[in-house]
Amino acid sequence: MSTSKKLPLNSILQGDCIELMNSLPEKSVDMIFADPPYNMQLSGELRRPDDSHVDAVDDHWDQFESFAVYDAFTEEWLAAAQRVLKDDGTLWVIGSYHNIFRVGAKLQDLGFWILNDVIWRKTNPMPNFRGTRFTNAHETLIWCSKDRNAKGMTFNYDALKVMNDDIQMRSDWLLPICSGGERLKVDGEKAHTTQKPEALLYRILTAATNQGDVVLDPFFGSGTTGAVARKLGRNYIGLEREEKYIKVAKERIRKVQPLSPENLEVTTSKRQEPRVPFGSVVERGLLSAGQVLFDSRKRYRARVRADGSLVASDISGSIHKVGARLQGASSCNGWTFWHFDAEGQSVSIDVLRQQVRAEMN
Amino acid sequence: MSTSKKLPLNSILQGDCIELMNSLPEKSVDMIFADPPYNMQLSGELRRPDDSHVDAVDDHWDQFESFAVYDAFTEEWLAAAQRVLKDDGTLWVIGSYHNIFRVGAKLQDLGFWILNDVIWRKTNPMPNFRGTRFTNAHETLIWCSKDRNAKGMTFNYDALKVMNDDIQMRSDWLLPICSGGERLKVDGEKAHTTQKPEALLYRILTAATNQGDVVLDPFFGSGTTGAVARKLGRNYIGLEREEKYIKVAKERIRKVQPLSPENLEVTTSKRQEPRVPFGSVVERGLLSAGQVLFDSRKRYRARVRADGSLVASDISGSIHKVGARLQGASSCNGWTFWHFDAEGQSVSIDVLRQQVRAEMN
DNA sequence: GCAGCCTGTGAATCAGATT
DNA sequence: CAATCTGATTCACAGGCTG
Repeated sequence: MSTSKKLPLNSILQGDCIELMNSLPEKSVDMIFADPPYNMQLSGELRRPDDSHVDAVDDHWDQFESFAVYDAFTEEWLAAAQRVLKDDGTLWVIGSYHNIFRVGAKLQDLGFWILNDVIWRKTNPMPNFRGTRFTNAHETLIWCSKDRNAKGMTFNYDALKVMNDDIQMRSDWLLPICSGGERLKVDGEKAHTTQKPEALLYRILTAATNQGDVVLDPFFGSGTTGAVARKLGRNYIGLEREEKYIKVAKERIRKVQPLSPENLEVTTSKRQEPRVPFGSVVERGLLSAGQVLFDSRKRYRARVRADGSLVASDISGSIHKVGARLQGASSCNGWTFWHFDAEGQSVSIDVLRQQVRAEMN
Repeated sequence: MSTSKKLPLNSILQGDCIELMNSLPEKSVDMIFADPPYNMQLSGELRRPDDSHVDAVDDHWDQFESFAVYDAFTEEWLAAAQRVLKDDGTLWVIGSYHNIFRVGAKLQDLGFWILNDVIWRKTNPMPNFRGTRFTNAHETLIWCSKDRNAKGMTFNYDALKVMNDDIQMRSDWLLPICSGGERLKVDGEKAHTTQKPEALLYRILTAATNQGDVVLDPFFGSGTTGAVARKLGRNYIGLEREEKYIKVAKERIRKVQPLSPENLEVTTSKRQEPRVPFGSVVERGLLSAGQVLFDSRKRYRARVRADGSLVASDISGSIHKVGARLQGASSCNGWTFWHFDAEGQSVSIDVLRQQVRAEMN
């Protein structure tokens, strides 16, 4: 092994990531963040209800002939990543259901040892326009060590805990997608179809690296990993095939102002009061389908159905909608409007919401 | 194929789930919920799929072999599940990072088509005591159809939207783990180590099945699937190897009070309402040939012809086609687009459709 | 200046029946 | 079986414009 070879710190190498990784000295990087192509298999075009066109990810780099071809590619880059990783280093991979199961299985096969899977919950995902699925509101990250017996991996437990208002950081992270001013544009068009938000990399690098560590990103794209690494005082190595992305990334990273070491303290995340849908009150059995609700003056009555909708004569819908329709109002807060009978007492359904909220904390 | 064979509805069959599934008629169940074992690598020790312990000294049973055996087991039960599933049926599988990537890859290999992956976020997960990882606060579900070209799968989109206060249901679900009174005990000890909460199955069955559907659970355990199926008016078939779990499950399900059919009615989609051709509106004299229609902002006009087609300058065709062509849109819902004049009021032609539908009942 | 309205958009495996 | 036709369908933000 030639660890004497100098690492190309804080630069972007152009070319095939597998060849490039194999040209780097083995056991030389502290962490790898990889955002490989997802191999989405889209068929037709998709339009929003207003007939506008959805700009899908149809880049040539996301096209693979078959699962077999994708798997072979995955195995190659993972093996190269394993070689270049220090024994106490870790690998992060992000993906969606299109590819993440294949990537996860393959990295287990190669001997990587999964430490956590982490869910990035998007605050503002693209909705499902045709009403045929659940909103695809998350992506999955896998965090793993080089092998089962690896020791000494960096995990800044306390920094993460502080970041999370002194509560142990969970495996589900709520973060917005990359939009607004952060989204890089070239001639008014997005510079990269799948630019990741800096907040995501901020949390990953804070959790799993230390100042001065070397972070390798084999699918560098628009350079989010490099930008955040520079900001946080980590060294990056970016690998990228496409000239146009490298150009964008270089300019982007150049503009980043590194934080001074004493300012590398973390910002606290805002915690939002969780919204409680009425359906979850029914789902959890706090009220059951068939039960009758009424308003405080008992002028209106409605029956609860299994899906959390209410029925009153020929009207059905959510607690809010039915409350509004019965009163002839344009809106209604169903939580305070509706009551149920508890041993002869009329009780607002809002107490059930508080009960659910209590369970959520 | 012997579809004449009677299904053992609402019962638990004891034995190996693969053999039992293969003994059932093919294409006979509407939905499968599977919570397969993932006991092979917990706490760092290796276990076979039958839960027997591997002594690392005499058994040259390495990690690779462990995965290979688990994969073979996974492939077998998934293939059996695919056979017994109706063409428009769906499969749900739940797992953690220990097994879900292997299961997901294998089901893709078998041709299942993923519709969503869904994250069960736990309100009250077990904290990570050693502080070396993120709190493992979620499990992953995969929802898939039998193959890529499957059609007609049940998804009660509107019911789930109501359940979620009129906002489309997302792929991340926040639900408590099974505890308290719901947790089954035998002699003061947990009856089953991985008993799933009823709220989870409630949401799954509400989303992906209809009343009277047949739900198969090949890893029945303490019978959560059966209990919720009975409550929601679905038929269940449970497969389970262990006598002790069957006993617990039977007693549990016996106590469940099924909801009455009227409370099980759920918010339905407009797509399920009978189709009314525009021609029949004209035919019945609700509109007459020669009448003029216009859009809500009165930018476009068209004339009704005797056959129910519209004419606008040089364009003619259905209400949808003419609406689309006039706007330069790729499609248009003519029912909501066009209006007619009723005593000075602009009225949507959709009210005429509703009138026809009412007459049809 | 500000509140309110309108427009644009994001890693998407996004229909089903009839001819 | 393929092409055609009917007609159902969106949430959270950011940014710009209007009154």
